[in-house]
Amino acid sequence: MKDIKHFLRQNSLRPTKQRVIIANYLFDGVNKHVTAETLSNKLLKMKAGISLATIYNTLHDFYEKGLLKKLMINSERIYFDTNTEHHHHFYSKKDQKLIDINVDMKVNGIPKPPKNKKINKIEVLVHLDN
Amino acid sequence: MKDIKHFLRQNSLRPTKQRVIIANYLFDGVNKHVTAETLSNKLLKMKAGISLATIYNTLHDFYEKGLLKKLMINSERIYFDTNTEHHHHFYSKKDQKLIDINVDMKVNGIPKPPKNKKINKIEVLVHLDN
DNA sequence: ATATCAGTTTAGAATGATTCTAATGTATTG
DNA sequence: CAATACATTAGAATCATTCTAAACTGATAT
Repeated sequence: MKDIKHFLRQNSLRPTKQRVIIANYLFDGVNKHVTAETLSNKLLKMKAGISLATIYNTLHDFYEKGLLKKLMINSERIYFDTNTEHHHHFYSKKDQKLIDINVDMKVNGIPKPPKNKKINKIEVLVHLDN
Repeated sequence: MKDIKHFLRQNSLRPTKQRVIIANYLFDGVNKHVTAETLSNKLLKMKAGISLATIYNTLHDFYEKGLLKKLMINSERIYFDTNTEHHHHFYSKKDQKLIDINVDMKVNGIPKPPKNKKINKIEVLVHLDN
């Protein structure tokens, strides 16, 4: 991504040093799945010196602006996905790793939702192992 | 369920007072989705006087024996499902409520899993709202 | 029955991810 | 460049869950 500062401003986010570093990493064109922890590790390697609190704040700020998707895969941590298009996932518990499924999948036979409720979105998680 | 003690023994679980109470509630024939918290509240109402630690232990013991399914729906708590058959769910975030989908659903168009991995199970979560 | 002992329960401490607090720093606006 | 609204931060707080280790109880052998 070329002009991260402009990109952040477009999304009503002040382009602070920390946000620029994080956005540059997250939105480099390669879709990623990160947790606060994995992002923190990556930033440590880059010697970015960004506090954990800011990492959490930034992930949530980006999420609020629709730049990230939140994935509830397991109860140990929250995953954020830079691919905000509707899509599904493979998940390997063993490797604690998510893989995007970017092809169209159809779910047939969904029953009627309960009264006064409507379907918001359908999430398919394909569990892998070995 | 008629003979809970026998049922527990069959599953290599000692039928302690606490387990009998919890199993009687969980396996009464009506499928349930519980968290440690909702189960604790229910037991408090019954004045069962079972400690939180035991509730956690028991849920895990039952899970280990395959009597419960674990559902990873959100990162705030772990859901246990008394329906251990393969099935899917509606989920209303607003109501923090899960509803079983017991009809057969087919997911078409699943791509090949990565090398050396095979598909273990497919989980469909239908998010509701309003 | 009763003693024995492995398996259970429990209160309270520990853990670990996340959120909060409130003090300090910084981007933006005029 | 001064004012101020918004951000960052270290460390404390929170909350679900797990751990600890002491007290208890169901099963088994006598």
